[in-house]
Amino acid sequence: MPEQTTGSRPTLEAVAARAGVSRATASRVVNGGAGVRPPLVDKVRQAVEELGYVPNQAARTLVTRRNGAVAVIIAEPEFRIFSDPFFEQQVRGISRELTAYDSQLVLLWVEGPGDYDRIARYLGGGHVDGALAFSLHNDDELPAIIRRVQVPTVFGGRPGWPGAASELAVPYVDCDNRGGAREAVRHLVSLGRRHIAHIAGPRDQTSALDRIDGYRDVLLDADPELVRQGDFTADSGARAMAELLDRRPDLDAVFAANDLMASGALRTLRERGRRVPQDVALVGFDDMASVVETTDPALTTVRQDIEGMGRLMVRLLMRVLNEGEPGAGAPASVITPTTLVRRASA
Amino acid sequence: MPEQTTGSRPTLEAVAARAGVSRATASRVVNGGAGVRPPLVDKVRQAVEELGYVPNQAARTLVTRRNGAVAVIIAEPEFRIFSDPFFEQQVRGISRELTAYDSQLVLLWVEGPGDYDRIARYLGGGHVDGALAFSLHNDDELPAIIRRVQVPTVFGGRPGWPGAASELAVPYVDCDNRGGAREAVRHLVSLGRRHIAHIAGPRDQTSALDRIDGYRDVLLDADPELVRQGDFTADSGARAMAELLDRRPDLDAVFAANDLMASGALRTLRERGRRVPQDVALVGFDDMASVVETTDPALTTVRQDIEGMGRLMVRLLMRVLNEGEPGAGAPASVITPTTLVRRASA
DNA sequence: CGATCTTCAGAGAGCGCTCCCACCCCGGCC
DNA sequence: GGCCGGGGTGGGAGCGCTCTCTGAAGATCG
Repeated sequence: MPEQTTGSRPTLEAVAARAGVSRATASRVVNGGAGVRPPLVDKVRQAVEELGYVPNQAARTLVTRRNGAVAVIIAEPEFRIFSDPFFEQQVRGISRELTAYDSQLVLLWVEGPGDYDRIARYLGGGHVDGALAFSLHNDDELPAIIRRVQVPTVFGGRPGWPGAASELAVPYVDCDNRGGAREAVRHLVSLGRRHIAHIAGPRDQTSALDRIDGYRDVLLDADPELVRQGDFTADSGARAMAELLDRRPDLDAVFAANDLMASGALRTLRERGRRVPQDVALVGFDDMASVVETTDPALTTVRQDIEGMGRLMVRLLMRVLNEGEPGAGAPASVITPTTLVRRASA
Repeated sequence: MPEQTTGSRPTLEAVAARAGVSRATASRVVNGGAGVRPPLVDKVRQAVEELGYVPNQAARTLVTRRNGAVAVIIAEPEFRIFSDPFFEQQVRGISRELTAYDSQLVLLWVEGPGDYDRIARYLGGGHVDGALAFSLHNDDELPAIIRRVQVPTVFGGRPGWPGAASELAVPYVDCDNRGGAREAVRHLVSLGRRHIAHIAGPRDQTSALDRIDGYRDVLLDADPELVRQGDFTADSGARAMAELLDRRPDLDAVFAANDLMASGALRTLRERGRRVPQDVALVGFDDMASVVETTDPALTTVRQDIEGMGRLMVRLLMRVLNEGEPGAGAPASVITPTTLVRRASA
């Protein structure tokens, strides 16, 4: 490991000496200056300025046991989807909110199963005050690690196994997938559509499952033939659309579980000579700018505030951190609302 | 700032007591165990295991002045290009290499001019051993900050002003843009093409400038009309291609400064009824998988090892950190080779 | 067989900071 | 005018670790 080359930086001791006060007083000023008389405050401030003093974080952490850093854990398959603007936005939200709390973002990138050891060691090493983790699958090792090293954590997206949040005392932030889906389908119903199909996402993602549930909430007796599954990619959407048209040529509306699949469906619909929205109305989910604005017709979709969810994750984590010990159970998870954005496709 | 809720973790003292040795011996074992007799080593190891001991990084940093963390500074406009797989790959390379050095990646996200204060404070606060920064423009404040706080740094991409690296004693890692461009153009020449156009990138990026230079190296007396400028987006490539065809309908080859612009050019060529590669041969730059494999015909392009460049940045930084004081000037920057990948378009 | 050398373990001094506590000084009170 | 109280300040004890230095062994040699 490397050696710090920056020459010796001034210490609090030096500041105190220059200002003609004790180290304790200098410390008080540096940390806000409460309970120190104005003339002294000024003297210390000036000394800090002149010396270019910056507190040594390690020393501070050693005694306060807080280090002003939060880990963001990203598993490789997820990160690959950075091209999916989803993560970019969420991380941006997290980053922004963290600066408000004067905390830093430490990126923990999980490449494979072997990496979990490293992650566990890091999390357990007290390098960070807390952790933010994303959309876990059932078999993920992370929950076990989190329980073991007891690091305060907030999940992004509802974890994929029942009772996870309460069991682990780990809250999560997710958007109202089910409610959003309901709104999308109700909108199609209100348009007078009678045979509304659904292109669902992968079964191991709670967001996809919740969206199916929302669809079913509205269409209690929907023909199972009207639901096909994709994997959130455009191609899978195109394939699913083709199958749907083969099985139920009479369908007059489609709710796709994300925008990418909706764009694929749109392609198929055009190839098959169906006009959108006249013959088939189409609604997506996510309001992903790069997709939604480039389709023709522009896509009606369900918007979720992704950056806001990132910020919320941070705020929730900070609350966990501040409540601390008092036997406080898991703070409630947060479900953010969605809004239907009407464009040309439905 | 938050409070650490994890209960008190075992200290080295506790490990030493349990193993029946002194704190010093326990420390030696934890740090590799050199110079300690095997039976004692085992005893300490066992104690560590039983207690679940993890060294307190803050305490360690306090005395060693090394903290095993490196900042990656990403400015907003660049990060927006996370959708551009370029950054994803580079950050992945950095992340991978850092784990090899047992260092962590701290993401510093610059949102605007005001943020530089925060960055400077952080960098100056000794939170990280060094920093990695990307493709700076002339007016960037970062170099000034780096000089002021004296944090060891490595740039990704050649900085945009002359002598920057040597002035700042900051090395950089870049690919051989000029050589790669030369190879691309030579390839077109070897195909018997006589009127080879170039779609250049923005003038404020050194990579774009170097690629023009490479083009001119080969075609010393190229008609200026054969060079148009884009901004690295597909649309700009399409526009530039249209202008080129208007001005020089006789052109029979195009070298685009990146794959995205090449894909745009391809679109225009098809619209204008030019066959690729029969009528017009086309070469891109970057070998960006998502573009290169989806174009029709598949794109011949110049590959750069982006992940490798990320890793190289880390290795260079580690070298800077380890050399340390001995009046060592800036370590030499590294230019990585490029390779021409022949596909169908040229 | 004693003197010198070589290991290897332990004692102890900090690293730079925060925070508890003792102390001082001054105003207000009896 | 002595006493109490409280705001302000300084002293000093650590936080958990590394690392130098000392010293006790055992190994080697004349």
